[in-house]
Formats: sequence, structure tokens, C-alpha cells
Amino acid sequence: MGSSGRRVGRPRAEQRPDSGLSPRDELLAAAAELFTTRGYAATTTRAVAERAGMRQASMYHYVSGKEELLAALLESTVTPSLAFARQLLAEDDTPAEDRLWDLCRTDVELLCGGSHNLGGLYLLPEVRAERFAGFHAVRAELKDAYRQLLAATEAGGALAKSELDLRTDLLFGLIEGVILVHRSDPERPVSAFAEATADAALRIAGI
Amino acid sequence: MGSSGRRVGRPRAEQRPDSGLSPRDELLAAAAELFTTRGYAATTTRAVAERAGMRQASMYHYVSGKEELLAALLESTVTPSLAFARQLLAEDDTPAEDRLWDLCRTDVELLCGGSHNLGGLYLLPEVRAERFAGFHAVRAELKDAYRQLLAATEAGGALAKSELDLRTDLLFGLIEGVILVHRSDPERPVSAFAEATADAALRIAGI
DNA sequence: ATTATCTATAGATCTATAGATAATGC
DNA sequence: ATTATCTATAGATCTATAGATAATGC
Repeated sequence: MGSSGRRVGRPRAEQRPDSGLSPRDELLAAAAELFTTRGYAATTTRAVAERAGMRQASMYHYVSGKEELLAALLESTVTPSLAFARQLLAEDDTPAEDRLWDLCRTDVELLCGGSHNLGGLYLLPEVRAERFAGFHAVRAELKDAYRQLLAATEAGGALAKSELDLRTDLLFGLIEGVILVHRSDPERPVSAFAEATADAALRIAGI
Repeated sequence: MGSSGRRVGRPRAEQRPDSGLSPRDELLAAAAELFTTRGYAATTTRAVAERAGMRQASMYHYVSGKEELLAALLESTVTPSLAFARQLLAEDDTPAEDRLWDLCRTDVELLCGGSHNLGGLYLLPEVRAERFAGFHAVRAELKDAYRQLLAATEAGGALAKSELDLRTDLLFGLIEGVILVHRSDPERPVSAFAEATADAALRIAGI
């Protein structure tokens, strides 16, 4: 959707070159940028709609409000990581150490790689609200994949439960906290950074 | 101020047991809790004032608005860490490794130890605004102390500049990101957690 | 007289709905 | 006729000021 030609409906007040995205995706992209830079509560529906190229009221044709935008964005950030994690969990023939490293690296790339710093959404205080239970569920599943891979490593297998929990928390915390590091220097090339972080993550985990 | 006895001025509408804090500190404490849990933009002046035990308008007798509260809170979080870091930098007779470990541990204790999760303020998107330049300056100084201590270690002395910068960023990122870990399990005893994090931090730094 | 608070409110938002309008489709 | 948009706006905030009030201090 979005491409070329005459489109049904009243034309927009301000014409702009076709972005190639559907209106809903334009809204999501606008929300991603504004939520991560200004924060969720500080972003008005007017700001989102206007940046997406439409008037404030028109937004409601596509979404029910700001909450729906945030919920959709959050889930879209974890879903690819989770898919990759599931795949890795199934590869029993590869050493757990290698799989864990791969998961860390890929996660950092996904969190820091997108055009807008989507990972920054995790840090918003509003995200803890009940409303985003769907996101919390997939995120918990991803964290559990980290725990399983860690437990499957040689060093991890020897740990008591509370110790394993702590290491998992530190490991997962480093990966999510990496957004702060990326924010402090967004120019740094992502792929080398992702590998360095994966190295650091395994060192944290005691491997 | 705040203690006992008759006080000048019209009495508050809702009487409460004396907290022992000055009204301004009551406002700061209220803001700390609300900003960290609900976010800055989502917190109204009414909410802050009411939680501090006064009416919305009375707040303006003590502060110029929300911004002043956030600025004061932010600086109060780094100042103790920075004082400790300066002290450590001067102790040339202690090995840099030990001093760096000590700084990490102390920082985690300070960030996670306070009654309200003050460290969580760092994560608010609004904090990046120009308005909080004072906070950014002291924070940058603290980060530089980390860099200096890291460079003074045996492993750190051998690093090229770009490599040292990366390690500093990762190290500092882990320490600040630890707030996310603490948030995920606030029940964990802080002092053991702080030591575990300091261990992990040195491992990240490659020591 | 001085002070800390209060109540009341003007002005500035912001959200979400109602109803009009300008395209295409048939 | 259907659709995507627009304009207009009611109702619900929220901030910051103005002016009143109820204490203590002298």
C-alpha cells in the first residue's frame, strides 16, 4: 500500500512525496521517533499525526490512540529477537556458548540498528503499565531463552539457581542497557559494537 | 526545619504527621517517587503537591515548577558519586583495579539503595534536554573518572584510545543500566548485588 | 506585620467525536 | 456509493497567577 497513483478519499491538506509506507506505518514511524526522543507522555497526538503528514483527527481513522501505537511498537521490537532465540534453542548441535554469543550480538544489532532508536522505548516508565502485558509476556519469554542458553553452557551448568538468576539478570540487563550506551554515541558503527557487547556479555556471564 | 510546635502561616488543609522534612524536601521526595514510577511528563504539579501534603498552588511558594524539581533531583544523584570518585582518583597508593571496583560497587549502592529508585531518573527521555546541562556536566565528569581509573589499570594501560572509549562506555553503561536490573527485581539485597555488579563490571572492562 | 497556606480561576493546552468535503469507483 | 481526509469543537485537563485567609511574632 501507499505506492503511486490516484488515491481514494479527500486529499491531504499538506501534500508530501510518497513515503512508500501505508498511513498506519507512517504513524508508527512518526510515533517511534517522537516517543524515543521526547518520551511517550510528552508526545501529543497532534505531533504524531502531523509528522506522519496528516491532521490530528485523521489519526483516529487508523488507530484508537497513542496507547495502541506504543503497544504495537513494543511488540515489534521483541518479536524478531524472540523468533531468532527460539531457532537457536533448537540447534542442539551447536555449543551453547556460541549460540548465546550469537543471540547477544543479534539482539544488540536489532535494538540499536533500526533507523529510530526503538530499543529506547523499553526505558519509558509508562511501559510498565498493565496495558502492555502482551509486550511483557514476549519479553519474559526472550529472557527465559537467555537463561536456558546460559544454563546449557559449561560454566552455567554448575551454577545454583539464585546464582543463575542473577547472571541472567545481569546479562539481560547489559543487553537492554546497551541502549544507553548507544544513545551516548550513536555514531559508533553498530556491527562492531554489537560484537564487542556480545564479548562483554559472555564475560559477565562468567564464560 | 519542619520539626515540632506551632508554625507560622495558614495551616494546611489536610493535616499529616510531621515528616521531619522541610516542605521543599517533601516536594522533592514526592517528585522522586512520582517521576521514577510514572515518568516526568505524566506527573502533574497537582500530583506532586498533593503527595507532599499541600495544595497544587502552594508548591509555587517553594519551587518554580516541575523542571526545577527534576534538575535538583538529578544533580543530587550524581554529586555523592562524584565526590567519592574524586577521592579515589587521589589515592595513588591503592591499585587502580581496586579503586575502580570500589567505585562501581559504591555507585550501584547509591543508584539502587535510596528509598525511591532515583537512578531511574537517568532513563527519562526528558533528561536529555538542554535545560539539564548542569546534570550532564557532573555526569560527564563522573564518567571521566571511570575512564581515568580504567586507563590506570594494567590491562587498561595497554588499550588504544578508541578501545578505551568503548570499554569506558560499556562499563559506565552497565553501571547505569543496572537500574533496569534492579527494577526487574527490587527485592534482591542491594549490597550483595552491588558487589556482583562490580565483579561483572571489571570483567567487562577486561580486567 | 509577616508568613504559609488556601480557594478560585484565566488561559492554554490536548483528546476524541461530529459532521462536512473532495477524491475515486461503479 | 465509498472512502480518506478535513474543519470545528466540546469537555477535560493542567499550569501559574491573583487575591483571601489563618496562623505566629512583636
